[in-house]
Amino acid sequence: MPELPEVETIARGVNKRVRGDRIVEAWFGRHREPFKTPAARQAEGLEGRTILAVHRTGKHIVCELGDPADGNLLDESANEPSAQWIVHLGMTGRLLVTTPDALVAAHTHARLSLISGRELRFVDPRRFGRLEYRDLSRSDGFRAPGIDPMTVTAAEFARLFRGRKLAIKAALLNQKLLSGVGNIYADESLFRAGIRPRRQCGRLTQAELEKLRLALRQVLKHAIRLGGSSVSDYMDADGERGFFQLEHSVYQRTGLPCRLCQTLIRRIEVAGRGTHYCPRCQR
DNA sequence: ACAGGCTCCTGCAGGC
DNA sequence: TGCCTGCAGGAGCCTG
Repeated sequence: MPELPEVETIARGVNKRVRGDRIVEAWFGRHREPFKTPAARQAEGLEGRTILAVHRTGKHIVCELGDPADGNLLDESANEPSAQWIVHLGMTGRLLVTTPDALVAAHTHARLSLISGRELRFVDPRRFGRLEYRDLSRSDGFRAPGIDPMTVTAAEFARLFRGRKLAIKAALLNQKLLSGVGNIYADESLFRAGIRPRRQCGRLTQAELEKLRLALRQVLKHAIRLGGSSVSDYMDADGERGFFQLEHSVYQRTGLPCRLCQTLIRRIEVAGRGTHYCPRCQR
């Protein structure tokens, strides 16, 4: 499932391919709309706009769009974004850059035809993903609800968890606190920091919190590096292959020996999520 | 206010 | 072999 490292990788890959391109036509699927903005309004807003840049914010992919009126491709730097297309991949969402004749995958909900002849497609079998269009003359630019875990400072990090009773794992998953951490990297960072997922977050020591902040950043950075190496496979054709080659320490390794101490990895449920940890390495 | 639980949705694994 | 059940989970919404 796409979390921060996957979203970052996809955003970079899409940015590289469609930056400076222009949306000629936008098509949206007819069945029950999983979108935040009605499909017709998205299509109307998107058509004619230049894609200035694509980047990640939290778990969201944000496409910065230029005004159709002065969409001069050579004058790209002069364009200030006047709209945004925001993509949340949910569990199973994919954003693909293809040629128009490429086979249309099942559950393709949006197709943007670009002036270069390419297509930007949104595919999402489980429909947990969300698409949103923002006209920046009418509303503010998109902001993630929480702090980015890649840049959060020690003081900010400590403040997020102070005085709270919920389990640290649940807190890590709360996007209003940190934006971008999902189930995999919550488990992996807690392992690396040596902290049990059920610990009350308000009771963690300053030292533990700092260890967790650094562990989280290391795990995410490492995953981005791996994701980056497989981005072309991912974007170009057969979907996710190569994308899950991450060297998980605990995630979905229930019953397998811990890579550090050989103790068997345990699986419990925290905040309704499958949670994996090493009973010896994590206290 | 805050925390926990339910819900959406489809594909896949496991059991009989 | 084939069908059925249950589980996976991000995040919005509801409830206590």
